[in-house]
Amino acid sequence: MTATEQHESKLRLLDAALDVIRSKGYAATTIDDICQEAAVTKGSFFHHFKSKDDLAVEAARHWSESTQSFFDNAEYHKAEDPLDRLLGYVDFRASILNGDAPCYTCLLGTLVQETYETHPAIRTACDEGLSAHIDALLPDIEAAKLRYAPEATWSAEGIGYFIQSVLQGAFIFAKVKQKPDTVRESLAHLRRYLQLLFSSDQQTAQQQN
Amino acid sequence: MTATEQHESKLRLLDAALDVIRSKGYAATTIDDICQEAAVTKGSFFHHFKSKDDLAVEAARHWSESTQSFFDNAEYHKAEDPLDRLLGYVDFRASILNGDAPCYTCLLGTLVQETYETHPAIRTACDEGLSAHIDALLPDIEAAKLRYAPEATWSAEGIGYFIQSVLQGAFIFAKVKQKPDTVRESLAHLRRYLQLLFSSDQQTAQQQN
DNA sequence: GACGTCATACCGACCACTCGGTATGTTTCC
DNA sequence: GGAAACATACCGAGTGGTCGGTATGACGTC
Repeated sequence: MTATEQHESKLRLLDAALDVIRSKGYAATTIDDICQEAAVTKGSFFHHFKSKDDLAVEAARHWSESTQSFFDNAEYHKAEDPLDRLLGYVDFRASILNGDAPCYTCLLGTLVQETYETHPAIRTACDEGLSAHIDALLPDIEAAKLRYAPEATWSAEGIGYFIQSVLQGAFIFAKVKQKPDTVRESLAHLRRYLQLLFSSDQQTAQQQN
Repeated sequence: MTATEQHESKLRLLDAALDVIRSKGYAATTIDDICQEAAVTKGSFFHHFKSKDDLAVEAARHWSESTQSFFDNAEYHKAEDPLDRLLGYVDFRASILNGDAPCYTCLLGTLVQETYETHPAIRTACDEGLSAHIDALLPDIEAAKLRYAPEATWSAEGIGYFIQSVLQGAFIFAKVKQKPDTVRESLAHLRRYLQLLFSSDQQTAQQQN
């Protein structure tokens, strides 16, 4: 069964979970919270999920699939130049910073903080989701490297992790400050770094590392 | 009463809270957990703290004070050049990535993720701690800017937030991957970016932004 | 009539917090 | 100096509410 043919109640529960967990955290959200948000009864919940932890794992996967198709359909893929596609990704991430933190923030980053030591299955699900998202960036990074910085010593994968780290960390500051301004500013720095990395006139700076 | 003259039991409870919350998250840690870790009774806990939330606020402050003096005493402050001091900070952060994630990870980043919407007092305490840590970096950033990039359009504060975002985000990946390797790699990218920002031969790249 | 999809009442473990106490100082006042 | 009065630190068995999970039955649909 693919994600698209989930039963409607189950889908509503999963979507509700994304919202509630992102705003209250995992441990603090109760099953009743999710049922209320989804307008579904508890009996229905336990018909579709074995346990709260089971929901978390499925919610993480649901999140990954939704965001994957969300980014797949974005415009920035159309650019011919791989560097433009990469910078387009960063710009796109900046452009979707609307509403409150729970709206634009990453479920997996939130979830894993609470569960990495105590809930191995959830940690694994978060790992898979985040890694898949990074993997989707790799072809563009590799292509841009081949074209603009073939001699560079850093790996495409390392760049992918760096990009995601900036995003995840910036989300924390969005929560602290209750506004996305610092996210935008950090993404501007990230964008500048990528431009510098892929501009040919700075190979000298690489030697210092 | 200053922080240094806390009663021993209270100090043990605060230190235990730092450990337990960083490994299990805030909502999932019970007061009994903390008492056991601190080898202190529950009665003693409620003698020193009004509530669990009260502990969280005090733990955040305790964390800020401890880390502040920890960084204050580090060697990198001795460098003459402000840029060296800044890069020294980054290197120092990389050098303390030992043990498991709960050991080197930031309490405030973990705490705020769970509480920013539901516990205003805790969110504020996290904000104050993180802001104070960034403020401590500002003089060096400003001095480095004055010396190496006086024309730059970015602000020192923005750099401070960017540095902390990279760190906080990298910690999330340390938890996902259960090892600090990606943190080190991201810090290497951060270091390279700072070097590029403060090298005189890239003012042209600034105009693209 | 059997299966999938719920709805409702309920259970019991857990957990933040209370409360009546003890033990050990410390101050006050004659 | 010493007794009374008070303060601080601590103890740990409750308690009341919450929450994950269960039991049982109803309703439709094939």
